[in-house]
Amino acid sequence: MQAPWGKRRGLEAADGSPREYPLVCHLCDTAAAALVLWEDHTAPGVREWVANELDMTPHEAGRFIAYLAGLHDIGKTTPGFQCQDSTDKNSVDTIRHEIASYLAVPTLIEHPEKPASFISGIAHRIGEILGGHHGVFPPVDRRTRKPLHVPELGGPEWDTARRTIHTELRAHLNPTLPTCLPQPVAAALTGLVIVADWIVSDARWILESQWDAPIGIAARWEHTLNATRARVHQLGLAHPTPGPLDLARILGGPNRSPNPLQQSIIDDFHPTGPGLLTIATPTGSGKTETAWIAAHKLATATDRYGTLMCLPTQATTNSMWARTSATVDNTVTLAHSMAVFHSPYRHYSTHDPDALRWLNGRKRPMLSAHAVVTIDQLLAAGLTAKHNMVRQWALTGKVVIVDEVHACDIYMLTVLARVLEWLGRLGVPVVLLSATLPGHVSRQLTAAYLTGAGCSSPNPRPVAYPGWVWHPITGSPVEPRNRAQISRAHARTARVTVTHYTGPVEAAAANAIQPVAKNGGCAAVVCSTVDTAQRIYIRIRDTYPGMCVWLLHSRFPHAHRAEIEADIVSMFGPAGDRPDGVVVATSVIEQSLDVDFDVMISELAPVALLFQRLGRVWRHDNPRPAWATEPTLHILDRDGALPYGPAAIYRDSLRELRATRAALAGHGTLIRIPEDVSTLVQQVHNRDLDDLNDLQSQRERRDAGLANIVAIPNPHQLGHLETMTCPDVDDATVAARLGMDTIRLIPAHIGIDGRYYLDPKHEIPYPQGRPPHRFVEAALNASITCPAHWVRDWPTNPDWAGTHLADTVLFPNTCHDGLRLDPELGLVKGNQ
DNA sequence: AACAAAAAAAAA
Ligand SMILES: [Fe+3]
Ligand SMILES: [Fe+3]
Repeated sequence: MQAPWGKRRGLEAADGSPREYPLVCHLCDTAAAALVLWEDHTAPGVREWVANELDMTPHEAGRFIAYLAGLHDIGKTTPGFQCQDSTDKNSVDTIRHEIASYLAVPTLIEHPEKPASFISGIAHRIGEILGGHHGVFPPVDRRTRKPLHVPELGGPEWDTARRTIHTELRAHLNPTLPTCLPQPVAAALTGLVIVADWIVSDARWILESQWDAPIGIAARWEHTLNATRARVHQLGLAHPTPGPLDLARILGGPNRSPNPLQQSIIDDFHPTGPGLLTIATPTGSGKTETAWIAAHKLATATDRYGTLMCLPTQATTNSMWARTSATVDNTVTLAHSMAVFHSPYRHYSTHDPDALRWLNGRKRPMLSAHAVVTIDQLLAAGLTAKHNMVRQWALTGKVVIVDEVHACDIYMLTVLARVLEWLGRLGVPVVLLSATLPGHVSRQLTAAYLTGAGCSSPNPRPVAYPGWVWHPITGSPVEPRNRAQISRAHARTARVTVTHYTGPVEAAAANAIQPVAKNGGCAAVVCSTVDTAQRIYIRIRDTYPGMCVWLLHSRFPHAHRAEIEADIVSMFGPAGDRPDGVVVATSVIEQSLDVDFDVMISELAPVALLFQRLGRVWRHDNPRPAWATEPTLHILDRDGALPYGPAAIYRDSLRELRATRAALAGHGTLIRIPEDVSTLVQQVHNRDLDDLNDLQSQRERRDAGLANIVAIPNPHQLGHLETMTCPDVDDATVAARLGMDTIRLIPAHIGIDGRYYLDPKHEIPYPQGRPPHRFVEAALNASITCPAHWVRDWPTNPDWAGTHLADTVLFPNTCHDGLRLDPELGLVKGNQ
């Protein structure tokens, strides 16, 4: 039989005629790449951890992993694959080649263990790893006959051909087969094999580096090892070498001294291995720097020197990326769906184009030792989505930092808890950052990590606010000795009052900002719904004609919203000129804007959110108008039934909404920060999920249940690897977040020539065919996001499939079907 | 009187 071929795509000769790259060459390349990844990409702590799990030395483990990778495409040695374009195509049975690898390998490798059946034992698990090399684990083959007799694998001559390759590989690598191979380790190693395969499947690299190398494994090994090592380093995949903690750089200057929180991490936090550190602190307390200091200690303690920073929004992720890349010498990737449109990152990517072009590919950014990502990227590792094992592998060599944990809803928390179980199991240290965290959430996440790490009866200690708690995987929790000092650093008092209004909320809001209208100063009015914000804005604008009023919500064109936010920060941010006026906004205001108002008016909301908002009152050290004697938040509420807007928005948290009312009434208007914040948040939000059976609890259990359906199994309850990935479910249905779907509207102004234009002046025409990057960027900047069910059956542009404009709809003349884009109000529904 | 904000769905 002729030597089987392995690759053809992209390898055609200059005249276009097909050329074949021998299978044994591709397998040798992959084996070498895996060995290089093991040596240079894998964190030393991970090498040791894997070796322990496999009960081998790290050196043996590396050989074994190279051997695994060297077998991944052995299933291409089948009649169906090798003869796929011959004339008698229909006479041979075909089978996907990764399935063929899964079926053939367990027998091929001659593992000394004698399992009861094909599907039990280490050999089968090794088969599953190889069968999973396209990102989905193979369905377990429960047929009773011997796999050797599966007709798709071909007759004895095919078996011989596979044995020939296997013998050559084994003779060269001389691998030791493991006697234990736990499922979570197998899943992570599958990720490593996949990355090796990706690296050596680049057609240009094959042609430039490998095409003329000798065919035999032994003969080409040295060359290939050197070539793949160069490639791994070129792609930015080398693991960083540890360095000393550069405190001055982290704190932003040699003269900066750490604050009490940071000092307590320096003094009292001494990890000796993996564990979970939970830090609960107000924003603006230097928690990022605190996390970096802690991460450095954790990296040293676990010999894993990568970092992964996860945040809830693209905007905060972008700014965290800027800070991180300025603080870290190594490459830092940015990962979210719109990262390619973040121009500082595009520019940064041109500094090291070889590495970043590769790392910025789909599912790859987290493979960089340092990455800043939306939390969705992390959660995707815990969903039964294709290639989740690549993400799991990417997590192993890092300290994982999750910021703003308090922003997660029940669904996300459930997935996060599952990811934490896995991180515990994989020995990955984790830092959670949060504002006040309800006790039951803190306990749930800690218990998840500890049980994942193998603690049978964890006794988690909830984090005190402000402060931190460290749960090592063995031993008892550790807290800072100087918590009083940390607390004192944030001490202040504030006033939270409740105004009961009758009649329209616009009137109540207009009334509440009277001092600003009369005597100057600045106020923010935070509304529950966009519609309310628009109405209140109009009312205030018309009631006080001389006063400045700004409107901010999420239903402006993307670039317009960015402009408004920039304006507001330039006025009320750290170095703002603080003009007199009122900002009317929705909850966008509490997202990431570092702004400071003299007073704030807010519709009713759960108390944790109210405190987020209160954080924007008297935030910086600014002069105040005479009428503003203390930081104050006025809450607008009705007597009796909950007001319409808040009841609609927080319909799944009505219990917290009512509890907030009661708690504020019981507490009185004086708030001592931080202790009252902690007390009230716990009073309103802390509970156990199962102790009630009202509608809200049922919904919460439903959401948690939905999360458990799309999440991967608990690492300790994992049977066959097939349950890790759902072959029939596409990535869109396995989502990291639940909730109303949103959609982007792209302005489509119709010109006299009948063509579409992005802008009302008809200067930017829609391009023919596939849109260039510049147009896509302009269209996204002009796009307006709204609930998807508002625009059922709106026109779409088929030319945009496969670009970032896929799944958008056209907004004819920005006035269509009851929706209208108002230059002042943003997207308006109905006839306002 | 029908609803904030937030993210995301292509590899060898
Ligand atoms: Fe393959
Ligand atoms: Fe391959």
